[in-house]
Amino acid sequence: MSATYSIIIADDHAMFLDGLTSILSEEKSIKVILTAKTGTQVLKYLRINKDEKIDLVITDINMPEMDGVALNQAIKSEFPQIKTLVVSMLEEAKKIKQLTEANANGYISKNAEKTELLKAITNILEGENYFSPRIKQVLMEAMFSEKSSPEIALTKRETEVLKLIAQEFTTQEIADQLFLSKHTIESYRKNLISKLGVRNLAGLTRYAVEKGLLA
Amino acid sequence: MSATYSIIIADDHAMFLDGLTSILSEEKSIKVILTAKTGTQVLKYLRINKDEKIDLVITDINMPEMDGVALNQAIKSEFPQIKTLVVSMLEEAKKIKQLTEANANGYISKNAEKTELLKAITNILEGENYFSPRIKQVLMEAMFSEKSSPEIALTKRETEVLKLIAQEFTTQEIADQLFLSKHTIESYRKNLISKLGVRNLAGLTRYAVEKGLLA
DNA sequence: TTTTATATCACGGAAATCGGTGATAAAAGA
DNA sequence: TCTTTTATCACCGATTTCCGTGATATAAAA
Repeated sequence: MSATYSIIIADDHAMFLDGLTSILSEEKSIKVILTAKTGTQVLKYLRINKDEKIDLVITDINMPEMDGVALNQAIKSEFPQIKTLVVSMLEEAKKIKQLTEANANGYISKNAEKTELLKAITNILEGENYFSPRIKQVLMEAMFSEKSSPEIALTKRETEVLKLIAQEFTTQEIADQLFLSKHTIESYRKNLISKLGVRNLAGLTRYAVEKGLLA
Repeated sequence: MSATYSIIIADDHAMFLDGLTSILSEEKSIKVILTAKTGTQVLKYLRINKDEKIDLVITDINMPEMDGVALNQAIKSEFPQIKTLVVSMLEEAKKIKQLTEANANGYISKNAEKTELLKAITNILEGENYFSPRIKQVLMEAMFSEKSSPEIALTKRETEVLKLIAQEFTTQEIADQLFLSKHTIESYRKNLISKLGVRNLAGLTRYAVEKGLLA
């Protein structure tokens, strides 16, 4: 790297933010312009300082208000010249896929070493993309196993019923709560079982928990 | 701070480790002696270098091999003069309680600002303990709601059966797998339901998922 | 050693779930 | 407009769960 690059960092964990800033402050060619805890803060800054040349935005995925995926999409549509690097603890195939589709320029894990971080930044600033081997692997696996999980879409009612089922209510109780016939709830239960490819109440409950329907 | 303090940092996320090290390297009075990704590495080092004066161990909770709680217990029993500071993303009351019981000298969140981190370290090195306000609050809440969760202890068999139940196996199938009578499994199922204070299979499954029995 | 906890097995009946196979009306989408 | 999806309701039989009330033997703890 010869020129000086201006970058922005977004992460809702202050200590990580400070740490990352501290690491990058050791690099003479990098100047950290802004650190933010949410995606909206970053966007706000970019919109106000339209004339400032920002080279790279480093962002986490999990953030309040606007997460990393949304931030990426916004940046790429409003400021397509700005590069983005995602640094996250998550290795969920879905998120990674969303980010590649949003044209993020790189993705590394928070498990990555400092050297890999710098390598990723350097590559991206020089115009290449950088996805760590681990992330590439996750993406590959997701591609091949995609057929097995074709994004099951539940209707509002189905979701509502599933939630109650997972909360230990019986069919009759759910019927009473929703002012529906017991038979209707039974139908939903059966549909849910076949739709979600599970065997019984346990499977339904696990699905509900995993999808965060009970939080 | 006047003297120079020697500290060790343990966290399985390399980037956080680097970041923290970088932050602390700015402090002249602090010397980072070792960074490690597991508790066992730290213990190994301490045992080999018994004569070296280590003032503080900063540790995460979630780490492979030996987690922060176990590390704390080990340090406090083998090297009681070494202070410990836990820096974690977790705010689980149970973990925090375990750590206070293990005589950890401080606990702050990874959401904490750099200033709070330094304040915590300073306080601890000067002989005081430091628990962030947020953590204190979580602890308080845990105290008052303690009665509701009096640490249910499951036996090996119960855990085994619960796991299978939550994995959608029927009573008969579990009996076959474990070479037990169907009646035996029914007994376990009933015991589990009353022991865990749930109503049915859904409750059992949720408990299993929340306790991480299925991972 | 006495008590308690654990692991195992048994019966019976009520209640709930599971699986299949329907129907109807309204809403949404093509 | 025609088709598909969604939401609702119904019957039936088999299976499973749920609940109570037991027993026995062994291991652990007091």
